[in-house]
Amino acid sequence: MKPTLPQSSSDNLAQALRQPISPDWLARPSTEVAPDLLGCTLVRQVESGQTYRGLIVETEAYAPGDPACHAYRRPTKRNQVMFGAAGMTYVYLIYGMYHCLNVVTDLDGVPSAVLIRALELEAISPWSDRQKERKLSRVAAGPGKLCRAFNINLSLSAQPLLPGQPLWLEHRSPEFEEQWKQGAIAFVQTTRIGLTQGTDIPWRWYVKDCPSVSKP
DNA sequence: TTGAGGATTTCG
DNA sequence: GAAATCCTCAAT
Repeated sequence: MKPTLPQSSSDNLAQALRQPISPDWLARPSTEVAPDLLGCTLVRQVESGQTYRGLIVETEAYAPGDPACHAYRRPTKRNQVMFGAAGMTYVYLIYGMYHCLNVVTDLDGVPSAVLIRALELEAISPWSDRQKERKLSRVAAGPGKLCRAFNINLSLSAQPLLPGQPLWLEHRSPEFEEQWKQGAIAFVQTTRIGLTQGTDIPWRWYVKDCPSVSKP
C-alpha cells in the first residue's frame, strides 16, 4: 500500500546547484520563514543512503502568544525543542495515527515553528501516465500524508536539519526564484487549518494553483 | 493516575 | 458526518 516514491538522481545538474538551508537562515520569526520556505526542498535520507525530495508548497506558522501553538503554555518533554535554537525538527503525533513535521524557527528561547503541510513530489519518470502523475501529486498533500510518504515519525523529532541527517532543507532553485519574480508562480496567504483556537490568524501560505496543496 | 482532546485522513 | 487510535498534559 505504501506509495512508490520518486528517487532523486544525483547527476541532475539543477539539483546539484541547490544549496542546503543553514540554521541561521531559519533564525527569524516563523511568520517570515513560512512563506520563504515555499519553493524550497525537503530532503529525506534513509538508512541506505537513498534520498527523496519534495518541493514545499504549503506551510503554516506558529509563534509565541499564539493559542494554537503547541508551545503556548509551557515547555514540556514534547514541545521543548520549539523553545530552542532554529534549525531543528519538531515532529508530533496527531489523532493517534498521523505525524506532523515542523521546522523550529526564530532565536533560542523564542518558541516557534513552521508546519510543513504539503510537498510536491517529482514525477516518477517522463513516461509515467497522467493518471499516475495525478495520484502522485496528492501523495504528500497534507501534513500527515507527507510524513507517511517520507516515513517520518517521532524518532525524527528534535533532530538537526543538516545534510547527511535524516532530514534537511535546500534553497529554491534559480528557476523557481525567477518564475516567482516574474509572477508565473504566486503565493496565497490565508487562515490555518484544523484548529480550535487562533482560527482567525492568517498564517498559512501555499503555492497558488498547485495540485499538491492540501486544501487550496 | 486519569481521561479528555487533538496543527488529520479516509470512507460512507 | 464520523471513525480510527494513542500520545500528551493538565487536573486529580
